[in-house]
Amino acid sequence: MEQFSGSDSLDALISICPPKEKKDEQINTHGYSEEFRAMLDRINGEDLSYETSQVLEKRRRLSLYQVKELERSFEVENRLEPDRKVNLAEELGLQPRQVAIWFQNRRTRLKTKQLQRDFSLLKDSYDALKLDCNNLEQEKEALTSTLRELKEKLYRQSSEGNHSVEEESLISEFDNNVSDRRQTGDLFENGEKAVRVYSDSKDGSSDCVSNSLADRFRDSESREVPGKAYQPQPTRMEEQSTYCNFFSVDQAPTLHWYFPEQ
DNA sequence: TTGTGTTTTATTGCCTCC
DNA sequence: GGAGGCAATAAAACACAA
Repeated sequence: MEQFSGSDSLDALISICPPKEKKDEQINTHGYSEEFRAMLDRINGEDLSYETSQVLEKRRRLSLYQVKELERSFEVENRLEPDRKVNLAEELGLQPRQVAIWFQNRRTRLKTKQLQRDFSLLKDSYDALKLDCNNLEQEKEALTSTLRELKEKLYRQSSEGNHSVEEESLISEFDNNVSDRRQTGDLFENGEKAVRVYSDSKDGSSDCVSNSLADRFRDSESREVPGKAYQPQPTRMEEQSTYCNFFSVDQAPTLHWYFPEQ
């Protein structure tokens, strides 16, 4: 509980002995019991005619002028030094305790508003991130679907034992697909930061997925493995269940399903 | 007029600082 | 231990729709 002294003592006493709890006692013309009034007399030891008439009034809202002045003072400094409190109280015809309470409540309102603003900013940020995440999920699904189709075609063609010309066709189909999506902003719309794929070329340079894949195809053409026909393993690709696993910068794709001998 | 929700003023209890 | 701050809460005052 706050401790009170001097002119605050009467307010404090009122709070300790609220009039409503004296309903069953003899009530005087001010609405308070004789016992309660006598107690006030004993404590203050002086004429209470003015002070009690102020205190015993019903709660009133502060006037427009009082609120404006308090607001003005609050803007300068939202903490009250004792001297400033007394001066403000005298200036506005209030009890120093009323000024202190007003500042306390005002700080509470300020804090509440600030929290609401912070919450709003965080919510906006969350919504934007969620949207980005959804877009990336859609990109992932589209790319996975494209990849699956290409794998199926490749598997069919390799089963027929003739893949040199068709491979080139598939590479350009894949490249066109990626290129179209890039041009329409459907792919890499976040500046490629989230979907870059590093090639495992010897010089360590990075490249986008289309070029890397094309290089791999071209490498595979020049590669000669005597007595060993190329055997893709399409089912292993499904193990790359998440977008991040497949396209993140932290883990370059191994493409081991293309090159099982790797 | 009245019920209901919101705002403002004030109290209470706990905590920290000096 | 006193002074003052804060969170939670009460209660009066006010706004407003039905």
